[in-house]
Amino acid sequence: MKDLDLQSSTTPSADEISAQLTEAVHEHRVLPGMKVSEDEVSEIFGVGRTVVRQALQTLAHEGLLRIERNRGAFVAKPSVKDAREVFEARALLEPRTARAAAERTTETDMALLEGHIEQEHAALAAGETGRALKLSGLFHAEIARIANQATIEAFIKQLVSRSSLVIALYWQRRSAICESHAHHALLDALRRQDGDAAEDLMKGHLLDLLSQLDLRQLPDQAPSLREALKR
Amino acid sequence: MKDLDLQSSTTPSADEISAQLTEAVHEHRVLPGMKVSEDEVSEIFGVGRTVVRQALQTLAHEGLLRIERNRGAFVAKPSVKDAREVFEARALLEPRTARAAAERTTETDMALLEGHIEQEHAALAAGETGRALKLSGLFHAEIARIANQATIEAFIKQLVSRSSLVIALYWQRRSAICESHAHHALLDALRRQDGDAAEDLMKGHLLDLLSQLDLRQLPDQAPSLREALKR
DNA sequence: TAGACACAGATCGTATACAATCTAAAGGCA
DNA sequence: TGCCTTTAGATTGTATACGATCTGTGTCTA
Repeated sequence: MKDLDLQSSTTPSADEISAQLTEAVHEHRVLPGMKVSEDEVSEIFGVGRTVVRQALQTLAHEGLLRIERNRGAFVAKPSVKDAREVFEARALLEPRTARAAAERTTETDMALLEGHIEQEHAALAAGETGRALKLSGLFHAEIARIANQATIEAFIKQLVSRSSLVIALYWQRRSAICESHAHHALLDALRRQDGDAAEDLMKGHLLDLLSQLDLRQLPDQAPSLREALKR
Repeated sequence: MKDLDLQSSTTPSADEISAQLTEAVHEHRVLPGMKVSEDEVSEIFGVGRTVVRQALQTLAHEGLLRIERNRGAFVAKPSVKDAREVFEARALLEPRTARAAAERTTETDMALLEGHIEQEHAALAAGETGRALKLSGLFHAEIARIANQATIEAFIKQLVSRSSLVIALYWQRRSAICESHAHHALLDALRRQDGDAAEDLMKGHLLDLLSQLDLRQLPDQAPSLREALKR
C-alpha cells in the first residue's frame, strides 16, 4: 500500500479515493491479498476514516476488496471458479454490445478509441505493462459507452476490474503480444460499422484472453508466507 | 417510509436493514421518488446513523437509491432510457443462463422452484400483487443460482431490483395475468432439461414483460405535488 | 521444553458531536 | 402585491472518541 498517486491539493472525496485505488489495482501496483488498512489510507490521503470507509465499501461492492469483519479490507483473490464466471459473464455481455457499438460509432468515438490504442501500444513498448493493462480495460468499457448502454457499461467496468485481479493471479507469461492486435481488428470493424465482425471479434478476443490463463492451479497460491500457512 | 417489517429483537446489521428496504421496494410498499431519511430509518431500526448510511450506500450501489449530496437518499426513478437498458441487459444475461440452468437442474432445485411458483400463485390469488412481484423476481435470480453462476446471479438480482422500480413507474395495468404462465413453462423446460426451450422461453418472457410497459410517457411524472413543481 | 492462559497492542465497529449545506419561511423594499 | 434578501430550521457530511474484537507475545506451570 505504498507509492500511490499523489492526490490533488484539496482533500479528496470518497469517490476520488476509490478511483485511485481502483487504478492502482488495474495497474497491478496493488496485488490480490494485500491488506488495505483504514488508518494507512486515511493517512495517505489526509482524510478521516469515515471517508476511507466509504471508499472501501464502494470497492467491496465492486468485488475488488473483501472486507472481513474486525480484520479489515483485503484486495480480493478471485478463485478459479470466480475467474471462469467473470469471463462467462463477459462473453454474454460484450460481443452483443460490440455489435451495438459498431452500429452507432461516430467520428469522435473513433478518434478516442484510436488514442486509447495508441497509448496502449506506447505503454507496452515502454515496458509499462501495468499501464497497458489498465488502458486495455478502458477500451472494453469505452465500447459499452459507445453502444449507449450505461447499465451494461457499469457491469463491464466491474468485470474488467475483476479481470485485472484474475490476470494478476492466473496469467501465464509465455504469451505476451496479444492485446494490441485484437483491439486493432475491433477498431477496424467499428470503423466499417460491421456489426457481425465486431461481435465475432469480441467473442474471439475474450476466448483468447481466457485461454491465456492457467486455471488449473489451486487458488491458494499465497502472496505471502503468512497467507500460505493460515488455517 | 412507514410500516416496514418489524425487525428482529437484536439490533439489526447494515445488511439486514438494506435487505428489508430492498424487500419493501420489491413489494412496492416503497415507491420511486420517496425520500429515505437517515434519521427516520435510524429511528425505525433502532441503530445509529452510521449503520443506516452503510445500508443506504449499499442500496445506492445497486441502483435502488439515489443519494444527492446534502439532500439525502431517494428511491431511484429510472428514466425511460434506464428502463430499456435494464431489459436489454437482462436479455443478454438471462436466456443463456436459463439454458445453463436447464442442463444442471437437480431434484432439489425443482422442488424449490415449484414452491416459489406456488407461493407466487397464491399471492396473486390473494390480491397481494406486491408479494407476487417480489416472488417473481426471486424466481429469476434462482435460475442463475441453479446455473451455478454467482457473478451473473448478482447482476440479475440488481436488474430485477431495478425492474421493480421500472414496473412501478411504467406498468400498464390493462394486462394482468402473465407471470404465472411463463414461469410454469420455464419450469417445465428445466424439468425436461431442455436447454433450447429454456433459452427461448426466457427470451420470450422478457420481451413479454417489456411489451407490457408503457415507455412513451415522460419520466417526470411526479409522485408528489412538491416534486412536480420543483425547479 | 511444550502447552495453555492471560494480557497488551492494534485495528475495526458504532455512536455521537459539530460543521457545512440546503430548504423554506419571514421580512423588507420597490 | 410581487420579488428579492435574510434568517431559522432541518438534514446531511465529517471527524473523533470510545468500545469490541482480534492478533501476537510473554509468562506460568506441568
